[in-house]
Amino acid sequence: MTEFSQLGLSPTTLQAVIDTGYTTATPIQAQAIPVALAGRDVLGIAQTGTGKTAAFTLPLVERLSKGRARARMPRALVLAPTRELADQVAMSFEKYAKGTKLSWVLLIGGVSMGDQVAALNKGVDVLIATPGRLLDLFERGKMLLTGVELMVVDEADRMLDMGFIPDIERIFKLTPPKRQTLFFSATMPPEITRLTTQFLKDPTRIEASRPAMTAETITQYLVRIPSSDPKAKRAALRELIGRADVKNGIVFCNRKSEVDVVAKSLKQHGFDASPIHGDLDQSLRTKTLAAFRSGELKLLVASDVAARGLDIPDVSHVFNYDVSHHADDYVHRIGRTGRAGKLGQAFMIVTPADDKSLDKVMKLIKMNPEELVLDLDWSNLGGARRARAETKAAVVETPRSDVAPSASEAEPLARRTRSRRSSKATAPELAPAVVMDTAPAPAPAASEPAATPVEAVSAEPRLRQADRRPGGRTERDAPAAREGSGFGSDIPAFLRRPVALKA
DNA sequence: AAAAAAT
Repeated sequence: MTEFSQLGLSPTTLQAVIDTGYTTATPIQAQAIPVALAGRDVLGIAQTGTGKTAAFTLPLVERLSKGRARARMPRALVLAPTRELADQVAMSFEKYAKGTKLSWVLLIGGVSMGDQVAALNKGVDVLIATPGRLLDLFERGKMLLTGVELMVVDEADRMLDMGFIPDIERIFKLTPPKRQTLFFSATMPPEITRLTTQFLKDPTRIEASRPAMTAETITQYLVRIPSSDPKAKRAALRELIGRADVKNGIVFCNRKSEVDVVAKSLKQHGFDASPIHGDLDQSLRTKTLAAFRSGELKLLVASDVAARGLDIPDVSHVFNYDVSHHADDYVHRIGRTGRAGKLGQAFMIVTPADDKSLDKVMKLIKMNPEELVLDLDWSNLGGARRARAETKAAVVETPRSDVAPSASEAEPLARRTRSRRSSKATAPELAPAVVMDTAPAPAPAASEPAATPVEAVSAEPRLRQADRRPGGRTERDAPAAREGSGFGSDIPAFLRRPVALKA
């Protein structure tokens, strides 16, 4: 355990840290801060949730606190892949630089340039930017980057995904070679390695253990539904939200259009939900995220713009309305919950069309999430598609005499679906299954069919490979969490009565 | 199959 007081920070900076309530540094902070303070380059292999932002913000504040900004000659530059992440860095800066005279400006697209230009003209120490707006302003001659002493690249691998590498390369070349560089990436694909060998000088490589990937703090559930019809998916989603004790949650969709539709539908059904994605006006994005952060908004319906990096300390649930096409996105999505030592639950709605994506996710997380089966009446939820799904289900199905002895073609699909086992389960036998309470969900005013009892089929939860998370544990992380079934003290109410099932 | 980011 390293205390912040041991890291060589000045009293002013240390006080700012103490004021935020932190005393113990995370591993990446403990390792990176002294190196960065010594003026050396840092190559940090770390994901969000490791305390990465403070790991570069604190040395930045410290190293810049002596000296002053000149007009259009910023002294430091922080690059982030999305506007929201840049804003998050700015918030961190606001906290840690408050005892100093340092100034900073957020340079992101989607907002007017006026204030940004005014700040640059006046002279600002730190630019916190997304690459597009930074280069735009640069090309307009609004600043020079020759005075940059320190440059931070955050979430480099995501920048790669987004096609930003040429921009980053260009920005590197606009800054003086003698600058200090703090470079962070969750993974090190070849392109990123190339960039670091080209632009970092003898960097100290620091690897933070992966944060809660499929961690002990996140309980994952999988919900198979027989239809890919959006109506069925939305009904399933409402059912889940209604039954889980959601304090606040993020619903992830794969498409922006789907985000809009789902958010609208949830609202119509009386849920407190708002959409966020890249096609929405930036002021709305900012407002929505702020409302979610403050607890004012309960459900954030999001595209993958919110999948990575967003640090909202207390998200109780993540719902994957769609299975991510890229498995690592799934990991990032569920990583929005179970943060800061809290427990979280992640649900994934899986339709027959999602087999391939699900495969990839399961391979990556190396575990089988608990499988829940919603006993909704699918007959009104999918029309023609339902017929197809039913045929398919009938083929895959393994009848189980102990549960559904009379399973037959004549029975409603929902009933037979119960006996389906997790197709990817490598578990030789299924652990005791769990049947949900028969109490119906608090049904919001809805036109779509009311819920019928819900049942869960549970595969042995295998969470032991989970990495340990840094940081303390709090309320939601009850010690009882990993006893018995592996659920926390917050076992979903619908997951209680155990019933033995055989594979 | 998509999303993100400059306009």
